Amino acid sequence: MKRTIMCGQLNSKNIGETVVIQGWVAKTRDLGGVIFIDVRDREGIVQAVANENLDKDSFKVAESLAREYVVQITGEVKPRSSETINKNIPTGEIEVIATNVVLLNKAETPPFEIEADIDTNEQVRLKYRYLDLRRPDMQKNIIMRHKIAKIARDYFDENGFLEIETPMLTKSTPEGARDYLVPSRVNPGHFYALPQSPQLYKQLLMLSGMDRYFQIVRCFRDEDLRADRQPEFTQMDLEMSFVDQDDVISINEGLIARVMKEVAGVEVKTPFVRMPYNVAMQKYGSDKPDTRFGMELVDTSDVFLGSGFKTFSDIVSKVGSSARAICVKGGVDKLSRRDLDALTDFVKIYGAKGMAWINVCEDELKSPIAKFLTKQETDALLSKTEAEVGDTILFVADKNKVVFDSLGALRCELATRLNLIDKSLYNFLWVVDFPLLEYDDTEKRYTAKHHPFTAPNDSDISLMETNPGEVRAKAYDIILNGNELGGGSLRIYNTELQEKMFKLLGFTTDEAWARFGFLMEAFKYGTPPHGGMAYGLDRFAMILAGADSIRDVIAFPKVQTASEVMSNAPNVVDIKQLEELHIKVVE
RNA sequence: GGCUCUGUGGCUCAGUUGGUUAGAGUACCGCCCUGUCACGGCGGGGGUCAGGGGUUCAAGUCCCCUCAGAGUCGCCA
Repeated sequence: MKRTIMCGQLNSKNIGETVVIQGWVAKTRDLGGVIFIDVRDREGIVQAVANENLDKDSFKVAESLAREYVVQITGEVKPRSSETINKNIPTGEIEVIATNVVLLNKAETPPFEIEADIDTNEQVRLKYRYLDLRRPDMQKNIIMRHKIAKIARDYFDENGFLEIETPMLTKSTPEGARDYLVPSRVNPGHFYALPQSPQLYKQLLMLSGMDRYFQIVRCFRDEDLRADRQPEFTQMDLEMSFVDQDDVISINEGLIARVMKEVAGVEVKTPFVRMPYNVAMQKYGSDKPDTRFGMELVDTSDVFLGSGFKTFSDIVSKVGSSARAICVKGGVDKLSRRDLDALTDFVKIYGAKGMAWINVCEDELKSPIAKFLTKQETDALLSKTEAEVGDTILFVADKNKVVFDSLGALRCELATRLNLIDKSLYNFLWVVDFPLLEYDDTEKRYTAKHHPFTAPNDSDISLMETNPGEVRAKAYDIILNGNELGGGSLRIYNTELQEKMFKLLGFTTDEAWARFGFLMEAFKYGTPPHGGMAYGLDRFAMILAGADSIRDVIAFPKVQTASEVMSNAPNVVDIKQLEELHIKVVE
């Protein structure tokens, strides 16, 4: 007998039908003469009933059932009497009166309950990930992830994109993240790199005339993990020919609107806000601002400049440094002295030396720094920060990077602590006009903010020679609730400009050609203007699932040491394997 | 590489200023029970207190090291 329907699909429309269900025993309630068996599959749970109607052999089987046994139950779908309807489950109006019960497989008692919302340690869940994935909330996440990918494929297909696979064994390019390397057996001493992204291949596909490309593709970066970073992760990657920034943005807004509607049931308004990078930094201290709450940064440098508060006035007199503030509404009551000390420790994580604060009380300002400031100066601070009685103003003064990093993070930390975030909001926005380059103090050279193939703004090209740090790029990131969902750019499509870019990054012509010669060579053969973008599918799924970690939307994720606790990868391999790969073992 | 947190039956936790035989809930096992859905009743088994070392008359508890996991800074073009 074959399965006729999934457990979770049964409802009152099936009343009177004889059905065959197959699944796992979620729970049994054995009352002696009648046994209730909750049978679970991917779609849900339904109650089967073994009672006097059942033949003796089947009843014996029913009595022997335990959690997670695999069963097949044949029976008639019957309505429950009104007093036994279970409103807690979707199938609660009906039950399957068993006429045959078959045990397909026994099971050990699982190490944790196979149900939603368990608080079992993640380490244990990951060790038995195959059981964790049997839990309804994990199944929901994985199904939702599938839906996002499915919608993307449909959407891209409808809009003329071709899904094209690019190689997994590629050439290592030391710019950017650390590569995962794969030794070549056939070429002793040579290594492939697993792709950090299909960047160069998709650009070459544009040159090939594929016009529009997309791929849902695994990417690899050998860097430390975070709650939202795994060493292997999935990009929804796309590239388009003969487009400008508006074209790329609008096609992606269409995709996002569709995903939000069909997966989250949320109508998002397009077009999304576009915020220049500089504005994002000034107002939010971040290039991925969370705009679900206020507490924007305010520049108070001019007030402190020349003031009696030497610590700050010295700092703000330096170029590239500033004193900025955020105003916490009602902070006087909400933040204790102990909280302020904790927040000071918090900003120190980001390199700040300390944090100054002013409590705006009814008749006076309570603050360790007020005594160094004139009335005129404190009035200016209050008016700039729009502080009112009861508010607390928090200040950090340092190099701009430290000020932005610490206050940007502090703003988010306070929003979480003080519960200021409306969780029902989905605030999408584009951050645009990124700088093309940023200066790396340790390497004493410019590095690409986005990547070396990103095109500079036409009007800024002349600055490349004179003031590289000021050059803006045709790059854009899509931000959702303070998370970088994805990003992209228009690309450089002529060899001379690409060479110029590499030069700025400190490559000699020879070095550039050694690494990226195939690309620059290709560019000579008629490259269309093109650009594209890539999303972190895991992050998108994480946010829509309401999860705190991308591990919750990845079937078999890795832990912080980049290992996999279920299979114990990575592992030590046979010396023979290493020898074949020409890798010498040093004892 | 740095900082912070966590580790006690299968799971989730309690365990006081160091002081009898380390407890609870749940899960598990046995018996009973014909309308339960957190079923119920009676009975039962289960602990290298992450590992190692130290202090002490005495360590789950204090100290040191190691291991494992989480968050985060650096890092992530």
